[in-house]
Amino acid sequence: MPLMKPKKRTTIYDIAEKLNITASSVSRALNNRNHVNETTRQLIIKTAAELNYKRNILASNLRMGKTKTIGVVVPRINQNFFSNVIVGLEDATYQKGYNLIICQSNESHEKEIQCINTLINQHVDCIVISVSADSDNNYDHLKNVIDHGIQLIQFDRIIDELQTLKVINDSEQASMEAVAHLIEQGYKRIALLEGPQNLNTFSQRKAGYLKALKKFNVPVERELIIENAWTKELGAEATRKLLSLPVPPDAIFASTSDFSALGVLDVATAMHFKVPSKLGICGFSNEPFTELTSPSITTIDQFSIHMGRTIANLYFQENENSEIATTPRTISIKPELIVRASTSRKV
Amino acid sequence: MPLMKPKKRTTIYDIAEKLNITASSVSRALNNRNHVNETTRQLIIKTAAELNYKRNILASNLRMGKTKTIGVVVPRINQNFFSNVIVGLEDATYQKGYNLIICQSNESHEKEIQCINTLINQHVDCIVISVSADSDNNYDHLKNVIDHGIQLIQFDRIIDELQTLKVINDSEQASMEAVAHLIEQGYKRIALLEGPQNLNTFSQRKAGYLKALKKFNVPVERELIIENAWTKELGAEATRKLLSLPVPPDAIFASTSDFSALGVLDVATAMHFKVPSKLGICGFSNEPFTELTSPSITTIDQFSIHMGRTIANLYFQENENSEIATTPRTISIKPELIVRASTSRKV
DNA sequence: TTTATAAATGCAATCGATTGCCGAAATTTA
DNA sequence: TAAATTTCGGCAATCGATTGCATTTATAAA
Repeated sequence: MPLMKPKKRTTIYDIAEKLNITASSVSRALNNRNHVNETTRQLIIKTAAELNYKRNILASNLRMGKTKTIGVVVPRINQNFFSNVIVGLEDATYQKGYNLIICQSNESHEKEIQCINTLINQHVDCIVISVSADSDNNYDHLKNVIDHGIQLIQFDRIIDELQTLKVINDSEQASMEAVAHLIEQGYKRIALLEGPQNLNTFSQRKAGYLKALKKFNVPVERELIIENAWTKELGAEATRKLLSLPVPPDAIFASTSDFSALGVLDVATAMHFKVPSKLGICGFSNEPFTELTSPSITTIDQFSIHMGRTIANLYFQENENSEIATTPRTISIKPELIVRASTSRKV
Repeated sequence: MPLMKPKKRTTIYDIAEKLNITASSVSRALNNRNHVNETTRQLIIKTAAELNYKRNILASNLRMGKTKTIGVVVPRINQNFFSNVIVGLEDATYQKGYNLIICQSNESHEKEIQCINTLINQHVDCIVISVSADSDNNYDHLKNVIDHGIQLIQFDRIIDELQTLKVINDSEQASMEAVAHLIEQGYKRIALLEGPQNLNTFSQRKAGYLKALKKFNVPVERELIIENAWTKELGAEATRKLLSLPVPPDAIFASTSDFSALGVLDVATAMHFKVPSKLGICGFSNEPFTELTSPSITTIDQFSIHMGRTIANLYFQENENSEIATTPRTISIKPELIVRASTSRKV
């Protein structure tokens, strides 16, 4: 195979030379600026097409200080919720000619800071982030984004006190509905698997749980609330503990994730707690597998793709004037309870 | 909230001015070029740190014509296999200071071309692609990548005749093992759900199927091979047809995906074909849900994260000298058969 | 001490696109 | 016909970093 020498790309100077004019005019014509005669403009556009001209984005970026690029930082790219948000983002931004740079923090605060710095260095126009669980209560890196004049949009897991654009789920409301549903199905002792309370998403889910209990006058029992039962394994472990109580719960709301709900189901099956008759199970996120287990698992859909699109549109709305938005604004998306077999004991 | 004015970033000129030297020296010092006195270099580095200097990547990119960015084009970002490949890619490239721009073709040839053009315009250093199913047998856009001096790496779904770097699974071997396993389990009439044969991945899987039958002297039966049974729905439809045959198959190899295997399982259950005793089922990809169904589904793991890392490393190896690699080279990763309940009838 | 050599630094062009400012040409108004 | 506007396009600087070439300075050899 012959050694490839990349073909030289056409520049505005090439066009200018061919037409015996200057590069300024070419630039103005191609950018629909005024100060160019309509006839000349048409000629320039035609010639540009003939020479297969493509604007050199690197040069343009340098001059303009903008890159039409959005940086995304998520804990894990391959987690269903996040990859779907990215799908929505990609879909909406691609149409506007924007590109996405994707980073994952792996739930590490350290890596998150590194990602942010990389994106700042890349001069992205906007950073979209869902913060890592491990956060240290230190948000200097996010403030830094704002200080650099880069639009910051938080989603799902957000830092409340930072004044930024935000797109979240109304997790509290969703959780309340889920627990209310359990109560309506006749479950009396409902346990909660909670996540790290420093994350808004998890504290809201707990709040919804408490609110529902209060509404239906169900007493809150300390021993039914299990901290940090986040993964399938931790969910299983928690369930083993719960089902061994003198008076075990008759329902478990795995507010952390569908994965922990899966752990619950495994242990319940192993310990012969029939689901849903003897134990109700509700997860969170509507992972695809939840409709495949037996019984299928009741869960909460977060409209992740839609969330991605919403984030993108929020960016475009707020930055139409090309000034970065400094007035905070929060869009809340209402999740939906998906009732399945694991909580359906009344027919 | 006050209007933010982004702080002006420090440039090499600022450093030069402060030290009464020229920007050239600063640049050389920071890039560890020779021709700089060691004392001066240290001073420059120290001052750069003090002034919180960060190289302007936009300027550097323009000058160097490189961007330390890799473009990725996949059919769907949120498909388990692809999102895991991306995880592996991100992991390996991030460490080297590279960034990833992600695009999805949505299985459309049209969109794929657009994605490629965007990435070429962005002057990415490398494009990593798994082609869309809908391909038109026209690969000008890929040739264009090479013509632009951009390293092209194909993975998983590849165009064989294009001379590029390639990373694939040995699907033929894996399929052969899967079918051999079915035969060993005593299944006699094994049906195949096949995917678009223009994609190497699917044609290889079929080849493996045929090879295994031949090896064990099992006759190939035309009616047991179903074209284009790709999705859960198509898999279900195909199964309905197969199980209604005068002499239905006693095993179905859903070579297209675990999703179609899921469709098979659904229909089998509905039609009271007990799995695995009366019908064996084998999928492809090891989607997380395959171990959650009842019975759990035998499938083939593609080591997707590892594949992502392999792609990245291949790039770094081949481009160490900063020349793009023009000698084709293919790395084949051996997938692994994961035997589960859906095909285990011998104990 | 003088010349040859090497090391350190500066100068200026380059990577392409963009844009403020100015002058020339065309058009309108008086 | 002369003066006042507009319109069109060119000039040159700018965005920062990089680098070949030239120049200066320091060091080694003669």
